Amino acid sequence: MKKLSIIDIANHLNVSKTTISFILNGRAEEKRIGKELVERVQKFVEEVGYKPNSLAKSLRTGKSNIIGLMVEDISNPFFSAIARLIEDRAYKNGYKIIYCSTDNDTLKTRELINMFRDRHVDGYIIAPPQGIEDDINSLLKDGMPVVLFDRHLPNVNADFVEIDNLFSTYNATKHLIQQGYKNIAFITFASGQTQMQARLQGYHEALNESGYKPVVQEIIFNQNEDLIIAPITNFLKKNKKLDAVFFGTNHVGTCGLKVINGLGIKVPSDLAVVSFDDYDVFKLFSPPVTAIAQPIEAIADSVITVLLNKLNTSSQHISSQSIILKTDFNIRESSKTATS
Amino acid sequence: MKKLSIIDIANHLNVSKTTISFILNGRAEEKRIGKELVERVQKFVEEVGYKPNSLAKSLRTGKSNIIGLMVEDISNPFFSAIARLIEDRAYKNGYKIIYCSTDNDTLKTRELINMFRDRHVDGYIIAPPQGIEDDINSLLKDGMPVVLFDRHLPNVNADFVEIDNLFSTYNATKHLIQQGYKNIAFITFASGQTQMQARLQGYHEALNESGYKPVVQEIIFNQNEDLIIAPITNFLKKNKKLDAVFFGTNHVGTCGLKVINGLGIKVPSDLAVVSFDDYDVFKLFSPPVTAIAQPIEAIADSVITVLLNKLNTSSQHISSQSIILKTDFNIRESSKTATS
DNA sequence: CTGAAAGCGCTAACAT
DNA sequence: ATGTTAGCGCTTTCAG
Repeated sequence: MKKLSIIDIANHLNVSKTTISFILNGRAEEKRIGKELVERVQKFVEEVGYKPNSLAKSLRTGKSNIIGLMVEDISNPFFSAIARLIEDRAYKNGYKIIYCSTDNDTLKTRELINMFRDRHVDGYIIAPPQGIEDDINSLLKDGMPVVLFDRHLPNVNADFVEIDNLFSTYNATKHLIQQGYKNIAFITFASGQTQMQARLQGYHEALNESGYKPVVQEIIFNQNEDLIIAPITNFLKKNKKLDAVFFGTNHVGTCGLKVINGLGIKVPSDLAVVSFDDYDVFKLFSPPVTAIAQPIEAIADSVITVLLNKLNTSSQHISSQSIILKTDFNIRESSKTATS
Repeated sequence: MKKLSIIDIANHLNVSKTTISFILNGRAEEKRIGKELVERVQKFVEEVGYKPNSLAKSLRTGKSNIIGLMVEDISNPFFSAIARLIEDRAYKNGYKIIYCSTDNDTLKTRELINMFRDRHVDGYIIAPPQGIEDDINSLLKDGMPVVLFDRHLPNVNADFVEIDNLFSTYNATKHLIQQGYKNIAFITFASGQTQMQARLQGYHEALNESGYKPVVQEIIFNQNEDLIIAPITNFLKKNKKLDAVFFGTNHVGTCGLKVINGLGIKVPSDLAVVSFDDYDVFKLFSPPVTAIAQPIEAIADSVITVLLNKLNTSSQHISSQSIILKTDFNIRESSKTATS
């Protein structure tokens, strides 16, 4: 049973392949093709399980029905959860997903974008690393639908969906202050990305209002967890007068908890804890960790809606939209008042 | 700057496109094409950034350089971790990954396989649901490279890589028994998949040896966590005389811990805990949870190695290989002796 | 209403 | 050593 092509079925039915093509693409009415012929063709196609070769179709039409998804790291629960939701929606709309992890590496990302481009993906969903501005702009210039998420690029006029990072950390820091904590550290990955900068700024603003001194520890990102745990350990050992710590991402937060356990620090009596992102680890830690929960579903939904929208309307609306979503602040035991 | 094709560059250089094609595909030597010409072409190609249209190439050659990856759920840390590692290796070898989550849904998986097939993926990596045997066999019959992982299909003669599930649970159950626990429950997803059956069997065998009575609770899988938590809660409430519980997967384990926290059960004094899979949640729980760690890297490595091997050698070795990997058993506080 | 034919960009026999 | 040419399977003018 070799794969049969449109011409095989055309021959079988003594019709031209053009007609078959029209029928299969739902243009029978438009082309005024006889009802009975249409039915006969559809029945036969069904019967032999003929599927058009999508490669040939793509080559001809220039459309691939593939969406390129570039996340920072698919094994990070934030990104894998989003990927999952995007995947569902995309498949439901007839799109497949090709994905890759950028590791926030500009060169790698550039190569990957070229690969995607080469593969004629119809649209791009990207959590962009810095330095990739020109490549994105070039995509945009060529009319490719692009949606950025989790962060944006200051000099790129692409649609993006983000959360309100600044307010989220501002608010959470305020909470710590209200609980009576005065020496609040912020531990995060060293990054100039918009979302990380905004988080840092929210922390600073809240502290400024109260006149407390900020203590920031930036960690160099590394796949190897030991290289994240080590600097956090050093930091906590050296700053004994801290009474609270704010972790800037789920990854830092998880590593931070390991350090806290390793050092035998009591939470919240020795040290209060708050973390960005909210996953099982934080909920199940003892005591449960106060965390900022990103609205995963809403993010994924917005991203795919915006993209599908651009995909379906070839309208070249110059205006680009940015969607900013709210987070939930889940207060738990780890940040209970210091003075009780 | 419109995309230029091989013919554009052929014209520009006053050479035939065949020659260009040969040069670009590294067959210059073989075809005895002049060194200087080769260099001239390469320089020009580099200069204008020409990239062959891989769609056309695929249509012509029948190869897409895409690997289809089907996991159960990309947002499950086990699968996302594996996906990440496979992705890296694949990209390094010039392959891209198209992925999807099957949800263990046979119909969905069937559609997905057809999609992949339609897209002419070069190879398949699949964590197969039950009922998909015929589809896989059909793939195999058509000479498609297929590697199964995490589980296998009894009536399918495909390569697969798995872990030693039976021994892993046998061993862990033995450990509980040695620690003095006598009423050990096994909570797992209801599933006839080979890996789940093997895990269950390992548990039973260990119990049999000691003459203890097995208590098994099977949960219907559901994306909605509440529907997993509820039956576990009921089960634990109704079986007060249990002194240990064994969770059959990371997902069940995580939900189980939530139940344990919710019910205020003390671990291990009220109830000892062991779980399959080993992630941060288990390490950071108080007390840390004894867990069976799957060798993620080794699994991913084996899978991709086997697949790349099949991809590169068109040899139709009938013999299929099955790789069984060992797990690590990480004993922690949650299963400390009952009689101390 | 239907069919012939021209490509989409590339590869690889088959000339030359 | 290099060029000619025939497709891969499909869509889509343009003629009947």
